[in-house]
Amino acid sequence: MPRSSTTADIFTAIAEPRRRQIIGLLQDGKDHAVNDVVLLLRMNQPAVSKHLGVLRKVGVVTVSKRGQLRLYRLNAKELKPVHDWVKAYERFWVHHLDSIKRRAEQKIAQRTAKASAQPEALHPGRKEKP
Amino acid sequence: MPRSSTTADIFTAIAEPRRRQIIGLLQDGKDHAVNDVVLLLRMNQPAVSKHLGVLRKVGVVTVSKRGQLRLYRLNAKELKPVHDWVKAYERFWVHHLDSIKRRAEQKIAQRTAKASAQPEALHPGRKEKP
DNA sequence: TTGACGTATTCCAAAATAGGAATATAAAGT
DNA sequence: ACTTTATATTCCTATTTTGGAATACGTCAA
Repeated sequence: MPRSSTTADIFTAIAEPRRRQIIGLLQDGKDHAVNDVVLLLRMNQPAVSKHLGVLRKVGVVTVSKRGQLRLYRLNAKELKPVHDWVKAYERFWVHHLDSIKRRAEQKIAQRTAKASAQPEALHPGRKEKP
Repeated sequence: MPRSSTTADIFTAIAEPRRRQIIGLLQDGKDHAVNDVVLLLRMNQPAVSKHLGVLRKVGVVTVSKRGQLRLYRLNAKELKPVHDWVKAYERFWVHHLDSIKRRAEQKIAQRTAKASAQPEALHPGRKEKP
């Protein structure tokens, strides 16, 4: 089998760098005609139309007609599944400053309070089932 | 041309549902032998090896050898670019309660202050070169 | 050594992609 | 009616992708 039908999935839709570029262009939340994208991203028009078609199919952009123009607008909430998915891994690189600060303050407080007490938080062993 | 060489890009790597499944399996941060994945996800072994190969190429998993086993471990910080990218759109669905309340209060304040201002945002015409 | 086990790789086929060029559609201007 | 402008679609092709089957590789155990 080939790659699972990509046009129906937001993850595959944003896998294309140029589509991410287009999405980035629509960040302002305003309407943009196809030609705006063509000029700003220096892509040729059919390519832009096709990419916008993919983005429209997955719902991450919407279209409205004004005369001969097709005005595309970002529907960013369709990106939420991606955000939700990747958020589950945030903890692997985000070191919560609060916690660090809190622990630092704790240490300082301990040190100043009884300036000779044994530091009991210096062996950060895994406290699995305490 | 087909999709630009995908195997070198984290966005394309996670475009595959099964690869996201595998990543999800490695969320615990522990080592997992290939066969673990095979059994837990009910995929056949070559498929798992291939997907793990892709994930390894983009660096989102690392391998270590123990005997005949290949132990794979998540290297989640490689997902940070995805998080950073999609985070820019968070504001479209996260309604910070503070801000909403603040703006609502502002509006109410304005309305009560001069209760007859004309709404100037109701004709969203293209303001090209105003 | 032989065999069992765990994993990677190769070969194949089916499906899908993105780009380019050309063309079609459609609305607006003259 | 004709032309220009804006956009979508079609046709074509090179390339990629995934799954499946078979096979190769590497390691451990008799």
